[in-house]
Amino acid sequence: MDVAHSEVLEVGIPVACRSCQARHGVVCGVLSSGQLKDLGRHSLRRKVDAGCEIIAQGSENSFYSNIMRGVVKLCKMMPDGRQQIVGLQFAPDFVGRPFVRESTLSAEAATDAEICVFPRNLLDRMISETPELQRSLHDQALKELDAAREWMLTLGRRTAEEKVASLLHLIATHAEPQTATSTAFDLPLSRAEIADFLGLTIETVSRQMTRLRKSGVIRIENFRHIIVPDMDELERMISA
Amino acid sequence: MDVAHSEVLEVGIPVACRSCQARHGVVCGVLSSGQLKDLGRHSLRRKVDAGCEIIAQGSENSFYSNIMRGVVKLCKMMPDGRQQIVGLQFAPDFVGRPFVRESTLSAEAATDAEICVFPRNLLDRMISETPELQRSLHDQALKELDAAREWMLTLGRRTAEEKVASLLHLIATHAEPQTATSTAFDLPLSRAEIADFLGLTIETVSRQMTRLRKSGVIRIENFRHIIVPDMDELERMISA
DNA sequence: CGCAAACTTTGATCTGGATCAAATCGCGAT
DNA sequence: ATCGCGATTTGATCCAGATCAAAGTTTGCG
Repeated sequence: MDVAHSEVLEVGIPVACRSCQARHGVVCGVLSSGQLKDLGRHSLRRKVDAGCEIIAQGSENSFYSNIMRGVVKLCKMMPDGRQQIVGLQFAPDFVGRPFVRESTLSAEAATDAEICVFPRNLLDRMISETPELQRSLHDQALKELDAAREWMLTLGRRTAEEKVASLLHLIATHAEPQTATSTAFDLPLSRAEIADFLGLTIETVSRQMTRLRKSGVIRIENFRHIIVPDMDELERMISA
Repeated sequence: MDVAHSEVLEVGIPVACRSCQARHGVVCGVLSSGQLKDLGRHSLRRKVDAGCEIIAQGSENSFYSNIMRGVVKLCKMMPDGRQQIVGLQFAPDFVGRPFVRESTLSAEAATDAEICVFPRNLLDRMISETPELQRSLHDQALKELDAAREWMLTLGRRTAEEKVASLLHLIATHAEPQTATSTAFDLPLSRAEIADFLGLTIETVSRQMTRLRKSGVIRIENFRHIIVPDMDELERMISA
């Protein structure tokens, strides 16, 4: 667990990286073993509790992270306190905004999480030296852009019920344990956070959840645990 | 106007490119003169009328374009006809989705426009050969991502009046003719399109526009022409 | 010129989701 | 156990924005 001094194995991969969730992710998956060693030497694993802020909106962007475990939410806050979640990131996503000094959003652990933090300067240098890395990050940015635009459709044009169904579908799609026809997962978000993601209030979220439960589309255990007996049924509710 | 055969000038720049709006844009601004010549040889200027579809949602992504003049809207459509505009692009932006075969959105000229179309294969090859181009497109993607997330906040958390003010601010910010304290511009969008961008109905858009007019924040001439006497006033309405 | 079609505004009414207000649940601390 | 507190659900009411309906306004065309 405590592998601060990174030792080089036969293949030249730091031990801390060997079993890492993000080892084959957007960043580390395309680095040479030398670069990985270099990055490993300057990076720090960190456990963060749910609710812990990783990047503050308006702060200087001085480091980046990889998510090794858990879910991170990206939030935008208005001066009067209104809040909107603008993205969710799952292991092994990369978190950070290259090429810009100040962050326009905050990143906060939605669940207990583990992240691997490394200095901005180092990665920026590697990006400029490694076309593969540039390409990989470009690719993630485009995927996030697609996701953001998909969510714009949800925010602008779907009803409350469709919004909640869309969120459940998003989570189900990005959480792991799945069987052929039935899916179960733990919600990484509280009702308040779901509301902030969907542009609704907690009460409306709660009502729509019980509506979906009563109509048999989902089962709910202990508030956070969701079972989707028939995924197609859930998809039909989204009508897209 | 008709420069199909691209001749090489002393500096090696195709004549068609010399006075092009997009000459120093995201793509062409970072190409070598040899590459520019190559791209010029395989590209085609095209005039498109307002309303003309440039890319169809679900179609294969077989070419890209640069916007030389005019405004292009990016739309998402649901099977039942509900529609959401998920982005506006202005000259000299690049239009297209690298690295993916099928388009998840449609691109349509919002105003009469001129675009420069070139084959996907050629640019994809140049991207892989030219780190500067990769970087430039990565940068545009990240800017679009920031814009999309900003708009998510608008869609999810702002009131109808704030939404309309946000749109006017966005247009004012991206249209050119400005003086120090007063700004005037033509709306590139109809009321129906504004509604599809803001997740509202035409009637609500119209009412909020007259509200802003009556409160003196804007003046409206001929439906499309907007004058903002005091930009700070408009910004205050957005409360961000 | 005059008329049709498309776009925009304005008015009247309705409703989905917000707001206000209690219960109820689950869980950690005493 | 049971107390207390935050999270969630449920209920009653309200209201911003949708929907339904009608008038303008502009533009192009015979």
